[in-house]
Amino acid sequence: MISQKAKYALRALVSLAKAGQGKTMVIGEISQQQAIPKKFLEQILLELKRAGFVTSLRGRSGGYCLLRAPEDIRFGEVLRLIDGPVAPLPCLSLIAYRKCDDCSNETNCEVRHVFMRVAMATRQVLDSTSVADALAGTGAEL
Amino acid sequence: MISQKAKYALRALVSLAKAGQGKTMVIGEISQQQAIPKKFLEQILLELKRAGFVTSLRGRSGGYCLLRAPEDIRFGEVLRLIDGPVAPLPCLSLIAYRKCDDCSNETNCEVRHVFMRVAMATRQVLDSTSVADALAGTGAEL
DNA sequence: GCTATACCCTAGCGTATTAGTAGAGATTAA
DNA sequence: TTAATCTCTACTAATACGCTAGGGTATAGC
Repeated sequence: MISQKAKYALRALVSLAKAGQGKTMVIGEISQQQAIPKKFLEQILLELKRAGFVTSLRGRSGGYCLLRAPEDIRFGEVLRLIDGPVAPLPCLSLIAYRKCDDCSNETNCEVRHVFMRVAMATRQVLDSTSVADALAGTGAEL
Repeated sequence: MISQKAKYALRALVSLAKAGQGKTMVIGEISQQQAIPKKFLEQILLELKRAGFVTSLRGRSGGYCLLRAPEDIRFGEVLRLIDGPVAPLPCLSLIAYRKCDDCSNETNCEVRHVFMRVAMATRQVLDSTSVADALAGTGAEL
């Protein structure tokens, strides 16, 4: 299960992409449109900003807008930012590899072999599907 | 990420399958072989027993052994038993569907569409790979 | 029978994570 | 000046995770 926060982040990006590139939305709009608690969304958008997905304008007629093109924002990137590794086991993570304490010889760990295939399958989807694909309902269709 | 407990459960089943069908192992053996805390493993084996994956003999020369054939124990089944739904979103779970609070029209939820594909990809692996496959290093190979 | 060795069962516990809330501050347009 | 906006830090209640503790119950072998 992905976290609620990651889901909110993706929805927020979808909202911004729908608005059109360069168009800004205020937090309140996104929050209402997507039924996301406003103060929580604030934090999420800040994280997305720090990571370079969106940018913001402060003050009276401020708001958020996409910084990167919707075609260039992959679901996998957002998930890794918000939830951390996508991998089902620490010993299979690209961004945060960690040896399993209870695994002596990793190369012939049966469990790892199976989840390696799970990891590849999910990455295949998450790292090839962009926000633009999601809007179009397409993207690396099987 | 799958839980440590689920990983232990799978490893325990792999150990029992390696021992051979009908062969019993005591908790201590499995615990040592797989570096699983013994008391924790007790609980896990008990759950696996209640779910019908293994059976046990009590008393002096007791132990656990597989009840179902290794070919018939899919990774997905074990994961669902120990960790709950395999799906990345509650609204995509087969065993515990729940509508997302923040989702008005599920059928055109962009996020859901993408994760539907993730769900199908992971199920494809988890529900087609058995403990026997894991031991053989094969099983629904791509 | 007795006892040692297994499995069976329930409860609890420390830590971390999740899903937010709260509230003050900084910036800018009108 | 002020009202609307983003920025930042801190806190919190609830839950889950990864165990540990300590009994209880059955059975084989002496």
